[in-house]
Amino acid sequence: MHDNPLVSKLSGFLDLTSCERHEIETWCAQPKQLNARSTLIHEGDQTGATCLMLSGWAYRYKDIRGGKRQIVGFLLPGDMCDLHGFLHEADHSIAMLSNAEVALIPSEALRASTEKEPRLMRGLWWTTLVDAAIAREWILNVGLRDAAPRLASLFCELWLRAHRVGLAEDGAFLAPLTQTELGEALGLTSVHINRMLRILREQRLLEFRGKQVVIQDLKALMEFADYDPTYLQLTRRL
Amino acid sequence: MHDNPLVSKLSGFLDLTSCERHEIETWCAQPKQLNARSTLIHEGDQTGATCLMLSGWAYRYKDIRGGKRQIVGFLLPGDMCDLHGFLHEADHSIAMLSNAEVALIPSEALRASTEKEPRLMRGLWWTTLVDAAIAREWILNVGLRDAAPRLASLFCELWLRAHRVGLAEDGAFLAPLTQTELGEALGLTSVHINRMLRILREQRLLEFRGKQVVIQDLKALMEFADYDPTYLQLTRRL
DNA sequence: CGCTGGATTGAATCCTTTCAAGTATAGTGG
DNA sequence: CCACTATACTTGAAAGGATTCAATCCAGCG
Repeated sequence: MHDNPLVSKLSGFLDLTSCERHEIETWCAQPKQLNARSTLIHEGDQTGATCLMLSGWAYRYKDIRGGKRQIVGFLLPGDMCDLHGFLHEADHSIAMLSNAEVALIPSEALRASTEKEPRLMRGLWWTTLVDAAIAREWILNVGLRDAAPRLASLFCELWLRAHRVGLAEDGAFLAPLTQTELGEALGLTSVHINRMLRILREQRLLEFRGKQVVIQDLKALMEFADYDPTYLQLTRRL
Repeated sequence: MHDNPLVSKLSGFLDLTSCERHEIETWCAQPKQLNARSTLIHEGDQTGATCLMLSGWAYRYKDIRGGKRQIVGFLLPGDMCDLHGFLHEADHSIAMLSNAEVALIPSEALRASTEKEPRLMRGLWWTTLVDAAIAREWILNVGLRDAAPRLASLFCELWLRAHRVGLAEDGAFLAPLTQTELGEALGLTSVHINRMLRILREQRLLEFRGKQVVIQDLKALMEFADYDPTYLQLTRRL
């Protein structure tokens, strides 16, 4: 496991040359420090940079008329905040869930690096494909699972993703989320999240208290949620 | 507008050189003919090829325990069926909604072309970003819109996407979908879709009869749905 | 020590589903 | 040309899961 989280994530897809690693490390030389709850990108922004999470958690969200909003994804270390600079206008906002370090990669630097190192471009493209696959799994989750398995499913994903970047030991990890945010991510109210958490607790599947997630029985939780992690592409190709 | 739908789609992002266009046209030389309802990719498949829709409509779906399934996206001409061959195992299935022509691009050919033409790789990467953005919008749609605006929202998207590839005139286009499939895409039952279609019809927003969609008042429909098309990245970047 | 944001619980309401039945439409074969 | 069948669409009534509204509890913090 390399100390740069993007490098370790990409190694699930290909082996980076030292040259390619060097490009990534150059991007990360001067990370920006962000506080919990600060917003990095606002819907509608035209940013000239792509960002990469180095530490901390963040989330993507979209606002809607009437003050409601939907969280459409979580960002963990190694995830790209997004490839705006590529897109002409941000279609969603990004905010921090915890204090975080973020590398800001100017569009031009990204373009230069990736045209110089096509394998690196393929690798980043691959991460975008995985991001899309995660989003599709969320559609399924919100679209047709009942509240309790829906919530269980999200925790399965978060555990696996946190585990991949070395942030989860056994069944325990820190998820800097409130019940309201869980609701906003799952299309449920915080009241209902609270009730579903009680059910998972009573079934001895999972505890979530004070940001600390303890999965007591991962196998049973995945069974309960009817969860299939294929979409995360965690196993090494080849 | 070029006759190859991927070429015209990519021209929303960059101007292709004749060389780049040639690569795409080579991929499309011998399209496969598929019948409505046939399945192109099954969840779990390990395909060595990426596919590209040349004509017809298709959809991506995921099965779940209990015989239910969720449609997680529609594919129109110019859309890539997916970049499996890149991913080691398909996390969802793809089936045709109508008779269709699909170009199958062997992974090695795709790799060779894109490493030879980095701008083309950037272009395809961009389409993946748009696909991810569409999936995120679906999360919002299913997660927090009520049934009627949710349905309206989907029709707005389909109209814009069909229009982009020259398949929609004025407010009318052909959407080869059943009410059951609309329900599977939106996380609703076909019974409820039926009732919501009646509401849209009564409000003089949209008619959907026999696969034919007639949007009577697009502006009002978008307003009704609280729809914002930014995520489709339809306007030319620079 | 009072304040604030988050968590918890109860009760009534509501949107969507489920179950059920009936209608329409298209394709098939006699 | 018309039964016959299959699939899709339509509508009603009852049931159910999640929301809404409201109140209380709790921990961290200035």
